[in-house]
Amino acid sequence: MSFHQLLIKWYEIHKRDLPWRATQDPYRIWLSEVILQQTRVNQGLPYYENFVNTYPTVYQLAAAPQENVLKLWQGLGYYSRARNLHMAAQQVVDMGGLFPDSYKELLKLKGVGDYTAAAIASFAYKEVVPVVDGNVYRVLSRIYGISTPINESAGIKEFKKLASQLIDHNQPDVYNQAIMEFGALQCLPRNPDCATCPFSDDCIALSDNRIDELPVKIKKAKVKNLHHHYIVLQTPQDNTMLQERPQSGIWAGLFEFPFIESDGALLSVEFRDKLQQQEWWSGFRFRESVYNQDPIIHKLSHRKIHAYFWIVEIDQEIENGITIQQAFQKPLHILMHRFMSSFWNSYL
DNA sequence: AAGTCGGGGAA
DNA sequence: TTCCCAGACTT
Repeated sequence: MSFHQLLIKWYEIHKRDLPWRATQDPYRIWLSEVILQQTRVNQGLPYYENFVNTYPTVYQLAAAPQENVLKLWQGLGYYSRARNLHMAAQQVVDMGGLFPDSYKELLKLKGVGDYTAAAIASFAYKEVVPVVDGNVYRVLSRIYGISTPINESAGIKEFKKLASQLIDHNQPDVYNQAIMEFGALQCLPRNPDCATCPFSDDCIALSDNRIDELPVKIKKAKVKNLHHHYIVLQTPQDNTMLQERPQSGIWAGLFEFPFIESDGALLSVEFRDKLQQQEWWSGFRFRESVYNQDPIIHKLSHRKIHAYFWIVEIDQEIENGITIQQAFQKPLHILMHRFMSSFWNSYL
């Protein structure tokens, strides 16, 4: 049997019942693919349901305020995906609401790169174009014993070429689903189930005992330490203050308390001094107390954030104050959401 | 070609 | 702890 025949045979037996596999609607397929970028199926599933229910068509998504879209995306990470999703919806509406129907045209949508364009083109239109995601790199590198690094241009080209040779021209959609499902369920990153694998007779990594070495990935990222001293403002009427993060960079467009950045922990006197230097600070009388003496560590791919929350009580109301209930309505990153939940659930 | 962008699950 | 997930964008 050929590669794709073995693969699809395995798939028909083991495939999961996933909602985006039950539709041909390019809008829903696109939604699922963007949500699933760098995200596990189980984590993305509830978000997919929420988006489909809240925005059944691309028109409703396009018309929504960005803040609402970010709120729905809250907790999923990589928030530029949400903002690009929103922009792409508006692109589609500008094109008359008709989804691009080819790999080449799909690539023009914001947030749609090589993988996602191939996925939509094959799933919705049966275009013969292979998906190459993390699963595909792993499966092919092992079965074919390829040790070219998958995160350098040479490797990306090599795997894409191989994938385009292996794809089933009669059912590219099923083939693409199958190879990813195979990577997700059988050919796992660690402890793959080689004993029951249909490719165990052909797999070069298995015969060479190199399962644990493939695929090869060059690691580069260095983690940078940041120290955030969040200012939890409290007015006499229990209002507080949030600010929106810039539209680029980490947590773009999300809301959080204003904060002071430093090189490490701060003494109260140092915090008070820096607080009064904030441009928005207008000579309030206040008293402060640090909520957590030891920093709360929040780790991201390239950042390690040491967070301190300082409760700052002032004796007057502020112009841009919001209630605690309103604060919870804003799109928040997980660090904020966790603090607010624990702090205000015990405080209220 | 390298850096940036989250959060969670699994071992 | 470490790795990696249905990657894309910016510089």
